[in-house]
Amino acid sequence: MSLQLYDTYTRSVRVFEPLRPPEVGLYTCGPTVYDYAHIGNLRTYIFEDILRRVLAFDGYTVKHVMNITDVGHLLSDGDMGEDKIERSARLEGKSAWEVATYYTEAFQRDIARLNILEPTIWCQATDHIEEQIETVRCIEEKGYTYRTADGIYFDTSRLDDYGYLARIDLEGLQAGARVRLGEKRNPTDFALWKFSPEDEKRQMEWDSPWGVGFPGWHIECSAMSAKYLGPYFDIHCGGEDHINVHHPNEIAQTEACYGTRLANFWLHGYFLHLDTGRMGKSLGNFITVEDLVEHGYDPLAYRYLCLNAHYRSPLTFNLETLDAASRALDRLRDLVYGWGTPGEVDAAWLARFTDRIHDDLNIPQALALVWDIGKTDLSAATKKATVRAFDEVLGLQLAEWMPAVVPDEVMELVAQREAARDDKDWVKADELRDAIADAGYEVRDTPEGPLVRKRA
RNA sequence: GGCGACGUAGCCAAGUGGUAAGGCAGGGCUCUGCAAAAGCCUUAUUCGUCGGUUCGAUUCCGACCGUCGCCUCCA
Repeated sequence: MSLQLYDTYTRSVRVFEPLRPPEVGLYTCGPTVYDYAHIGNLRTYIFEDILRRVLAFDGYTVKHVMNITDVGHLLSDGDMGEDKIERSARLEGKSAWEVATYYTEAFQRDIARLNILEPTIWCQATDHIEEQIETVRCIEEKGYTYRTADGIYFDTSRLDDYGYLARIDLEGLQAGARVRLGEKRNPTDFALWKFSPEDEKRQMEWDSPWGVGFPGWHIECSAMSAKYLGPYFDIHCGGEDHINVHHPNEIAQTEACYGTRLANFWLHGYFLHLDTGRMGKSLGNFITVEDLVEHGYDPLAYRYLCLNAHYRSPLTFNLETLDAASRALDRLRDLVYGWGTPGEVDAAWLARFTDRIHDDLNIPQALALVWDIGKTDLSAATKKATVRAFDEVLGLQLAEWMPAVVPDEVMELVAQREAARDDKDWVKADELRDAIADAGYEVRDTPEGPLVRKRA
């Protein structure tokens, strides 16, 4: 089976063919760096990482571009409200630039801890102001813009198929109570360029043909993806929340300027839910990677948890599921470690694995194969090599994992205990096991002798 | 008000028009000085409820109940 992916644009599973093989252009909407990323955000980046690894597994050269939104994301009320970055700067007593740098670095640290591959190209919105102005100018020249008191807006009524990605029903939207028009001509119109408020000096603002201000949130993706991947490329990803607003707007901009629908495939990752509902930065109920580490969890246990569910299904998070994932990962690592030196990959098992990841990234089933192959009577060397190949996609570092080095003083206790056991001095042997446990290790007696492991 | 998703064992979660992956937890056995770990076995006659289509539905259709998301910044 060749790679098939669910495309939100067509609402169907389609065979993936690169536009310009062997290269695949992949654009993934990145973070807005006004706060730490939470593990819900990171679920989407894990999904995108899996996608990227599958493409690489298939032999494609992936050119992966991720933006860093460091300006222009407003707090509320559509195109009104305070800029999130500037707000954090005010609250934290830092400059907007310092805030952006700080949270960008935190994000990069977090994805590294989850073994998410870095994009080929990082691009920051504030490094591409010129490109964004050019894109707005292009849209303006084609006649899709109008000016209001606070900015340059995109007139979505000029596009016949505006919102096709979301199957937006304009009449339905207008019937809704939550839409506020202001000076906008249509509820779906959005800002391309915002003017700085007259009564305050923004930290982040630039000159433009329309006046001093800053770019609207959506324009950076159209401008930067065109710069690095061209106006029509293979795959564009984001969270499910982007299906309704952000991505239709990106498509509208690119369609107006270049006449393309931006990307051949549109993939969206679904949310992580708490028992009480979604996790949101603005809801204040979020958990970070740092929180997990502080509670003694390996970040990869969270990655394992995410791999257990399909990317297009909501995933429920709570401590019980995290503990289950953590335990499963520990067992798996120990199991794979015990297989020793890798031999030859088993072609039949690799083919089964490939079919599953090709089936719209059915990672839960692919992961189940790791457990299944472990129960076969294939040689340990074959299992090890095959699982190592699987892990190119799973990214759980199964084959790399090594037990923690046991300190000499603990090994000394183990030796003393062995001596006591030889003497059948069970009382002393049990005391020594307690001492080993106090040191943070556990000893397992096997036919081959004692095995020492750091206690979980 | 509009659009959409989901509801599968104690928990997380795959999946299929022909009778339910995997993990965690639980139970049993083996092993063991005792343990721990591990291995083996086991755990849903059943997939929210009620109808319909069908030889047959958890899987398709409809209604209903429930949970949730988006429509406003949002992964």
